[in-house]
Amino acid sequence: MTRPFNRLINFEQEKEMDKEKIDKKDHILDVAEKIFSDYGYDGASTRMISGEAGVNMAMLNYYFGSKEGLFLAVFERKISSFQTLLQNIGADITMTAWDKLSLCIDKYVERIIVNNCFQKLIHREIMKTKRWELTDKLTNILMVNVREIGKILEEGISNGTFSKDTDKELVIASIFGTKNYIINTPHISSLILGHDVTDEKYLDDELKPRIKTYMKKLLKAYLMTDNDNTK
Amino acid sequence: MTRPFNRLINFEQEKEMDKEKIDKKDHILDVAEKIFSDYGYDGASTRMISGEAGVNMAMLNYYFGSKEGLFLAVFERKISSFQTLLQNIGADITMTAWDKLSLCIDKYVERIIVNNCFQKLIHREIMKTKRWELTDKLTNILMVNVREIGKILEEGISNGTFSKDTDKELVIASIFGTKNYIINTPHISSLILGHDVTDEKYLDDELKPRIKTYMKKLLKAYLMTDNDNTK
DNA sequence: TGCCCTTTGTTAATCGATTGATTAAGTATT
DNA sequence: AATACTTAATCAATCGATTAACAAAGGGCA
Repeated sequence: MTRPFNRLINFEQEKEMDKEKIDKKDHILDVAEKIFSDYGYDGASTRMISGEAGVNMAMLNYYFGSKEGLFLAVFERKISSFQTLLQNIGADITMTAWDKLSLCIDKYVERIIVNNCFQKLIHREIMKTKRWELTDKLTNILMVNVREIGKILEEGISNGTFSKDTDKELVIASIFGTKNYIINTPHISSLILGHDVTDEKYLDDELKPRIKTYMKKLLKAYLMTDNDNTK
Repeated sequence: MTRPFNRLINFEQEKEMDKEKIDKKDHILDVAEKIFSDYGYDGASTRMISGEAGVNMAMLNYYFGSKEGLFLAVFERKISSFQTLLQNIGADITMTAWDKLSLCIDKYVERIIVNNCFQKLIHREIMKTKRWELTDKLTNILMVNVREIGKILEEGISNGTFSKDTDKELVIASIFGTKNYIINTPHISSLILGHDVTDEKYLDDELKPRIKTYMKKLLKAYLMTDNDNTK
């Protein structure tokens, strides 16, 4: 009955805890994030998670209240650091719109591939047409980044850096869509690219810089070309 | 014990059946496709499907053997018409590579948005990292289209129509990724576009032509621009 | 036609397994 | 002693699947 939900926001108590316990909770969240992204929310069972984490099943309810609470906790841990990433770039008045966009792509490719299974986790659940309370929460998380890119595009269009007839919304779809396609459907993209995209060495050494270069070329060609001619 | 699996390939028997029975099976598949794409394979229950279809739960096992059999049957129905769509375009020797690509995009945008929930169904299940027997089947379905686009790109690159330093594989990721992003995450894309992307009238009248125009502009700018300069 | 019988279609009831969640009893720490 | 943590056992609910009983529809034969 007395469950320590408050410990998430009770700093004094948190300081008094030994590191082992903190790491244990974090370990559960790590495992949960992995399992959820591999099997989906419905496909993953609490027994699966507790078994993989090496803890008793009741611990999940003790710590997080419920399966849904655990699912939420996985997100809560990430959201904070997620929100401010691109905002600082957008607010920088010393950079041109193109430089901002270029930097956003760099940061985004870096970050998104690090948080690989977290991204899959989000998109898998947000694909559901039937809403539950979490859908809006996930939507809002992703929309922060969307709006940040949108503002940069607007800035570039209004000051003439980018083409006047840019389809801003669909450019956003291409930026996030291209990345999602590579990361979220590894079976497909591995076949396309001829390498295992889940291989970290290949990701860091080859694929990440390749995506960065490609995305910049693609966007530069589209945004900075006068293409109001035919078709 | 005697279940009519053979009836799927027994044409003489099929002809003898009255339309009501055929429509009933088809109706179950329609409902299953919808429910599976809304809730995912694990999130959808056989009771949900049978209830929505207005049939007894045992009918699903009678017709399709199991839940997985029903899931497979949903695909079997679509695969046949799926494979030959783009192949005819690629084989046409009277068209330039760009015209082929342009036509593929038109056809693809048309088709993919018609088979809306079927596409979501595929991608939701193919996102799972853990394989089951169906994963390879789904992968092969999608790779047919991927390879067809790939061949067209190769043709254009080799004959100089497209830029020599085109990143062919990532162009494919952009084509399919952009489309998937809009269709598979309707909550997000509806917010981005300011309209409900599940509204068929908006889709037909505005979004589909808009996507076609955008994709062609984007690809034309990238593929047909000498961009081997800086960065 | 009328009767028997196999096949096909359909239903309600129920199966064992697994789900998320809870309990009661315990240990450990302060 | 009080609080925080951990366990095994068990809960009701739901899962996919199966069963047995029955209805309907011919097919073969007289």
